[in-house]
Amino acid sequence: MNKAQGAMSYDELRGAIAQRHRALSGRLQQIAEFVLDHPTDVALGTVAEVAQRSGVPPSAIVRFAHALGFGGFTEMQQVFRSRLVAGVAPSYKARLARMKSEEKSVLGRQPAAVLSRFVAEAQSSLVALSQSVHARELDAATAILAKARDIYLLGLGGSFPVATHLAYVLRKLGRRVVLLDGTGGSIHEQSHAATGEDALVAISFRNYYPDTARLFPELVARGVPTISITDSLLSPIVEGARVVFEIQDMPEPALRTLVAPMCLVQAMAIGLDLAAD
Amino acid sequence: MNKAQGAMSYDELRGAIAQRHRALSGRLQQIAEFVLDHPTDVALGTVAEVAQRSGVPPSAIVRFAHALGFGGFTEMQQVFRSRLVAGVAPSYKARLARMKSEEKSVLGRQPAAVLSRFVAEAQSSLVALSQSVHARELDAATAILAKARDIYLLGLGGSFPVATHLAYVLRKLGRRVVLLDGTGGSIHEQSHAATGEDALVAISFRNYYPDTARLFPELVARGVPTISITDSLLSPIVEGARVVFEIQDMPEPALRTLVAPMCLVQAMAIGLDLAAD
DNA sequence: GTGCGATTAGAATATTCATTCCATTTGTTA
DNA sequence: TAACAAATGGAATGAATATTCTAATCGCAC
Repeated sequence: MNKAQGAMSYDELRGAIAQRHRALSGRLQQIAEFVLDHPTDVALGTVAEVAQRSGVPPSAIVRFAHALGFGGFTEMQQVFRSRLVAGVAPSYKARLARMKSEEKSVLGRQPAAVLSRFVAEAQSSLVALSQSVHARELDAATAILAKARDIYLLGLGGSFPVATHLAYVLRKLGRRVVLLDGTGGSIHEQSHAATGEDALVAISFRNYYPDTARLFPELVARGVPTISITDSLLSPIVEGARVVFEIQDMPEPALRTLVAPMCLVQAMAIGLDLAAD
Repeated sequence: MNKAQGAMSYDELRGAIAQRHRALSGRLQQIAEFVLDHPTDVALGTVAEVAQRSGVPPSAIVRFAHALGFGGFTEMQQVFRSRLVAGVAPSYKARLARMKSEEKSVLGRQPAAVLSRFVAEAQSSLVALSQSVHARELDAATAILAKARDIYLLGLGGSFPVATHLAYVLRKLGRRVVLLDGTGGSIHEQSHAATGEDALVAISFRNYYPDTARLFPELVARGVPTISITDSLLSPIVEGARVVFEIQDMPEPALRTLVAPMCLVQAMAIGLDLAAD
């Protein structure tokens, strides 16, 4: 048995659970994972409720509390409740303090200030995204993808993360995807099999990656229906595209968070899946 | 008796109490004042406790709940508890409610609605990110990266886009980066040269990619200073890490937008660059 | 002051709850 | 394979809880 856990903060409890996790038995590990993921449920629920939601018998919950050094579930629950209580009142205070420290950060150079700057920027880019994308374009895009045999993804350089993410999601949804990444040589060869039966999603922002600009018109000329995600109507992947999503105000390459295009491709993929039923 | 108060928000309840205050009897007015002043006590206490603290008999508390149209104290307490839940996770409740209401409706299946849903979710994940990441962790992370000769990036499966993005930004800033992608065979070989002079950034979310879970402890054991970005303290890349960024409430793999981790790695990279001057 | 309706307090009750206990299963060592 | 220890699930138990009921009290009109 462990030492008594008299008064413990929620964060301390989290640490203690994480530390002992591997030493716990199977059932108890399962409970540990649940309570870390659903602290609110533990704070407000009864033993029976927590047990049901985590898929274990009630007695296991009590044993878990014992294993952590508590006298019982009720005692452990107090710690989870303290988190809720702390969340209401001092949040204002904490938020204000955080704001102040950020303002004071002389140059805005401290990592924390940098983060909040990117968060703020990402927020506004999301707002811009939802305003600039219209239902008609999304419908057209999902229609193209729905008819495609294979979906080719072209996004190199700074856009590569967006392409890989779209590839991942589409594959999870059971679509056939060819990610043009140039591994092992030419992306020309990777895209050689693309036809009008397939579809292409091209993603490119300034400065437009040369290979993208070169390959895109080839595929378009071969009759592959194309969806483009870019930051300007003058970009090299606009001409010939069936659908163009223009995401404006993309910061310079090293500073862009890719938040907006990530969201957009996600919505395209899920929208495609939901519409397919 | 008053009309039934089915589902009521805390603010609505406050308004209702204030409005009826003068129409209530003496004892009930006393209780009304107490509950408005001590909503947390009502949310977490028992009837007996609330009764004692407000200086009335328990039955009066129940009568008060009845007078407000609730079936009993327990029912009224739910409203006070909702306030606590809302306080700790500002957007969580709204997100769930929204998801549920939209999921069934025909509108929710249209691509445009899907997009706005993801945008909303991304927004809330950004708020959660800026609240959960502390300056101390960011400082420690940038310090590790600043001292590193080579920076190794480990992020496979669904986390791969995050790793590629971080690789891109760091390289733009002139850092030496090794992206462990397993191309052409074993990632073991790719990471073979890593030593204590280098650094590792590991990114992994549920379900944790097996190769990540396997490689991570090896690198840690070899003394490579490590920064982990994950969604639970129980994830396989937590133990042994110098710095852990925990990003909570990550949706299931196919639905996550990766917005929060993308922002975080961006801030790490830029913060590193600014601090290096 | 008297009578009547509304209000109240406290005891009684029925329910819900956390906890404990034990038989069974699971995993391990010999 | 056998024997043992650890862990587990579910029923039993006793405590705690919300609610109801009833007798007493209060406020008020007459």
